[in-house]
Amino acid sequence: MELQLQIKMNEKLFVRNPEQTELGRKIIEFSIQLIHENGFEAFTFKKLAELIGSTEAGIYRYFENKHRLLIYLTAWYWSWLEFRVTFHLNNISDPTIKLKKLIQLLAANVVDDDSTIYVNESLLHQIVIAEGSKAYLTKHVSEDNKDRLFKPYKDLCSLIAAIILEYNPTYTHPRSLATTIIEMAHLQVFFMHHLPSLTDFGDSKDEQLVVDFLEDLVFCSIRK
Amino acid sequence: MELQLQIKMNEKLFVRNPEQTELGRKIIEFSIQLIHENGFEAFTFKKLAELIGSTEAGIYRYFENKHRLLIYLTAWYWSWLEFRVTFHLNNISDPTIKLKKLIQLLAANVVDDDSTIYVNESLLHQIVIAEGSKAYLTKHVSEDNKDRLFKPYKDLCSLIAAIILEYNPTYTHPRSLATTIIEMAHLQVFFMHHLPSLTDFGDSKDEQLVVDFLEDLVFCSIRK
DNA sequence: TTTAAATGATAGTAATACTATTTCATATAA
DNA sequence: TTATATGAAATAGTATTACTATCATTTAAA
Repeated sequence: MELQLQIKMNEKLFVRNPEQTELGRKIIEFSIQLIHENGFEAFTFKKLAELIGSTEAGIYRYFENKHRLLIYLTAWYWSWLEFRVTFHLNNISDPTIKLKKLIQLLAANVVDDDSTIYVNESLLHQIVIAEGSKAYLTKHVSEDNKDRLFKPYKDLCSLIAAIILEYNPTYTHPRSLATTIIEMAHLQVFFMHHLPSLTDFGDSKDEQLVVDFLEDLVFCSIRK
Repeated sequence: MELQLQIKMNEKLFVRNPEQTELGRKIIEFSIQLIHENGFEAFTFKKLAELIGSTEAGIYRYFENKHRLLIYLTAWYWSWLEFRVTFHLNNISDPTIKLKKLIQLLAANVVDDDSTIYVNESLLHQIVIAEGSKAYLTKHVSEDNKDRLFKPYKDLCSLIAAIILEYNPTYTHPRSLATTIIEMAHLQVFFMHHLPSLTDFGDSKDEQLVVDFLEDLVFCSIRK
């Protein structure tokens, strides 16, 4: 069975939908590669254009600027993750198991899953860890938010908050705890790799330790 | 009693020590103002130079580039905060009270404290909330880390971890919990103001609610 | 007072971020 | 079949950014 996963993206994220043309798909595929390699700061449309044999102007036809492209990539990631979470939690009724699986999906390393040819989910996951928060840490968050560019992130947050309330309907901060799980699942992994003394995971580089930490944090907080 | 607080900064953070000259202090004072106003992305040495009546080249004599200046500002902030924490927790023996005061100091709004003339701590606090993580979310974290540029952040993390262990010597993740407190004290405030649906604080814009959330999170996690 | 350090003024470069115009290919309609 | 839209791509440009180099002048320490 071969399925092609298509994620419907907010129209405001792009000038022209990159999924509908060969060039657009190349932009997605190789921007992920380039940003992963050199970081978002060093990433330019010119370098990308050279890599895919197009021109700077060609890429501007798809994305207003590189920041919008970053928002697009992170939005895609959160949508994909929400789908993955929904899929994995399907038919599970015990909220304890749900939360454990969820934390696992958030913090554990992603393997490129071939359900989308031009998106390398593993690289994208690493990009979201290292660059993701730059998507909203700007002077124009509020306008971007009005355009609903962060909806996928919010949807995931709502999903997690709902499971938390399923576990304990009296818990008072389900959304803030949800963002804490999401952000820390990423940040603790980043710290573990680059600033290990800010964590308790030493140089082990084992994502499972982050999972343990988060499970402890979450279940202590929400137990009745 | 009028005291002047002097924070000893890592020599690698600057080319020439900005605290020792009039121009240097102006760079600090007005870079805080400019970054706060327009955000770090829109901030340039040229604009800063114009504002303080100097030249671009003049500023490069103090800081290698604007990213180094950002690291300097955040490092200064963490050092200042560690001092403040140490000061406020002095003579308190009960780790519960210590942790509560600590969370208050981290998440509550800062009032400019006049102990340093050319640093507006209130603005700097807001800069660290919105731009702080850009200091380490780079491709060159590891090299910067080797130069010990993030030591002030780590020191604060150690201090908090120590108090956590004081409260419960058997708690297994004191450092990760410490960074979680620090990061969430900032991020939840940012979300509350700009992406409120990611939190449980609605549009109240009341930092005290973040304090409540963090207290709950921390004490649940570390209770024996 | 001498001497050194700090600053200011000027100029220049390479790269970046973005725009405008033209060219080219293709699809459709007369 | 030919004329005419339409859209993609190439070319060429501009303003700004992020620096570096040089040199004259001011300021301050020895």
